[in-house]
Amino acid sequence: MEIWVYMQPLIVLTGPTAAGKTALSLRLAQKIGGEIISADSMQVYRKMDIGTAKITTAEMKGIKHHMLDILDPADEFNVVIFQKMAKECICEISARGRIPIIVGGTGFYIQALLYDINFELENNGSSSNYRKELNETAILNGPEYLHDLLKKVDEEAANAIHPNNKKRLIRALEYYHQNKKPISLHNETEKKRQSPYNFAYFVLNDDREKIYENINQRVDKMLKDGLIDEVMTLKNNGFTPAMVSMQGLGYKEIFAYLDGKISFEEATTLLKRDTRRFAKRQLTWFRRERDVVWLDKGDFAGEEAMVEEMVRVIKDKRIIR
RNA sequence: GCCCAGAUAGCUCAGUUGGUAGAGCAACGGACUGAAAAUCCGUGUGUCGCUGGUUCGAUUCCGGCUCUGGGCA
Repeated sequence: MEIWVYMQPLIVLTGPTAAGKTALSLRLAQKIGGEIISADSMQVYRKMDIGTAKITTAEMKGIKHHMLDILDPADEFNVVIFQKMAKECICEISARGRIPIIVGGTGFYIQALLYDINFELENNGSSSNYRKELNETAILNGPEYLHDLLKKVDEEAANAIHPNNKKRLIRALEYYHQNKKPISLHNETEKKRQSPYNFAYFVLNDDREKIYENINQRVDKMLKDGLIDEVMTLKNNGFTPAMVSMQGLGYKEIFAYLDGKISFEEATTLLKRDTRRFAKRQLTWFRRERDVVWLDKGDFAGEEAMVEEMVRVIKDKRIIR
């Protein structure tokens, strides 16, 4: 006797920045009747188009896109919000009989969604005060102090987090503060989760040199297309470098230039370098993810061949017929 | 043609009174579970231009050659 557990189909297409995800995703969506859910921590913001390399409505070719332009640059956004909203998109798309395709470069978001990681929202109090407090004590006493604090309540997490990593120390302490149990325990159980989806996880990759070349060219194009004006407008509208949205690549560097902290040349060099490093970090993340199907551009004659391979894998996994 | 300077990491250069070498930038590897385009950690990746000589031993000293700057004709 066969037991059938229905699992919602889900396709993931990711890869380092500037590898060509957007173009490929359109073809795939066309081929399998899909809709695209963006998994990108910056493209959710309105008025941030050039610097995030956001797809334009014309380029969408009628394919429905979700999770783009849904927030104001002053709004808060994080994995948990992403996870919740993206889940709703999946349900909605599936209900319409279409295939949800997650496309974007934010690996952490993809993981949270794909494995339905539980971030323990039961005790969700306003934690910003506690965070602020920790931030201030860190400034006063140095990050070592936070590390010692964490050691007292969660030695395992303290061992895993470097004393200099203030952000993660604060989160670990905050977690303990909210849930009265160590985050290390929580992480361990969440790590073992199985995905509730019937999924295929594709990582588009290319020679490192080519990716870097694309990045350099893309940055030059962004500048030509008016990145400076875009950031200037944001600045004039009262958005500040302290906002999460303004810490995105392209925004933080140009902001520094507009504030007279660095020269234009320095800004472009930094932006290119930071973007290259970002691509490298993305690859590090994807390398350790389980169940990924790597698509190396060099192994295919062209985009059409890649789409064919993706469809083959998708059918093979019985995600679609 | 002659004279001078240089040739060392991917780049710019430092250095070794002879015991196979660093520094900045770039690069590479890794971590990550409510900021993730964020945050943090780790790593020199090199026939010291080529070729002879002296020497126990040469990237270092000497000769020749090649190349690159600059100068003189």
